[in-house]
Amino acid sequence: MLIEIDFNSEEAIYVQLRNQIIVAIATSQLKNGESLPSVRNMADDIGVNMHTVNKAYSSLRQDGFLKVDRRRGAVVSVDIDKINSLNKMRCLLKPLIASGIVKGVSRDEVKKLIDEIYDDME
Amino acid sequence: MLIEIDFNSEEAIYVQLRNQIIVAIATSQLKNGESLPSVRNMADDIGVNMHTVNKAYSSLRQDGFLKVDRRRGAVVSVDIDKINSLNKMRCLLKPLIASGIVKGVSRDEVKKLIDEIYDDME
DNA sequence: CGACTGTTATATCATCAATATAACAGTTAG
DNA sequence: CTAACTGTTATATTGATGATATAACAGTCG
Repeated sequence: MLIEIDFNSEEAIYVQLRNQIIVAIATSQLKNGESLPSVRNMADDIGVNMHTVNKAYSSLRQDGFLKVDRRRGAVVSVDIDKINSLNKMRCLLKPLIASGIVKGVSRDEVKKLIDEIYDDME
Repeated sequence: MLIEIDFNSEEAIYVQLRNQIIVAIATSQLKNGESLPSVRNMADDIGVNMHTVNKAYSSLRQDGFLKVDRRRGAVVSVDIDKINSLNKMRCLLKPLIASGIVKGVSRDEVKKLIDEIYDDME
């Protein structure tokens, strides 16, 4: 698993890590049942503190992307929760689309963007 | 202009204010050339500090949603910048859609969501 | 037993969100 | 002209959060 952290980004490190793991699951680079590197190994790999990795893993567990097995560590295990996921998307999408409307982005252009991102991942 | 701040939200007050103003512009509740309440009045209205409002207004000015006229205060004045807007959307959409894919949300369901949000606003 | 796993507890430091008080330079109505 | 308003800036404080560091604990496994 290749993780790239941008230390100059305004986005928190644990959020970057979290998002990249989600993308890796979405693109099947990480498959259901697969183990992630231990918090200490991952921390060494990307050059951050153990607790920063732990925070990302805990957040992913909380949101139903992985479970923790005493023997195998953090294991990808997705809880499908489409309704909850759609609700979260709606909340985040609303201000994003409002901004797009104001800036002259059409409905079809957004949909085209959606297609591009889906095509990149699936 | 009706502004509703959720003081229990994890979202920063100035971000809530910012987003609600953008939505108001998108839905034509606020029109180009219209003045916003002064930072002090808005602060009194919604029960927050003047600087919190100033931060929201400054951020909106920085991102090309309004300009400041010494005489008329903060005035809605949108800089159309579609390309930049699309790029920002792409960055924010990627992790959002990745999460959706993992949680079983289909491409068409996202597009349906986009339609709903656009219909609500336009 | 020893090396590993996640987890938890502290502590420190920097940054940021929010508040408060205060002042300054324009603008505008009385 | 004065007084009341506008945005803007400066400074300070408080609380929350991100990231780091060191340390320990309990479970697992070769």
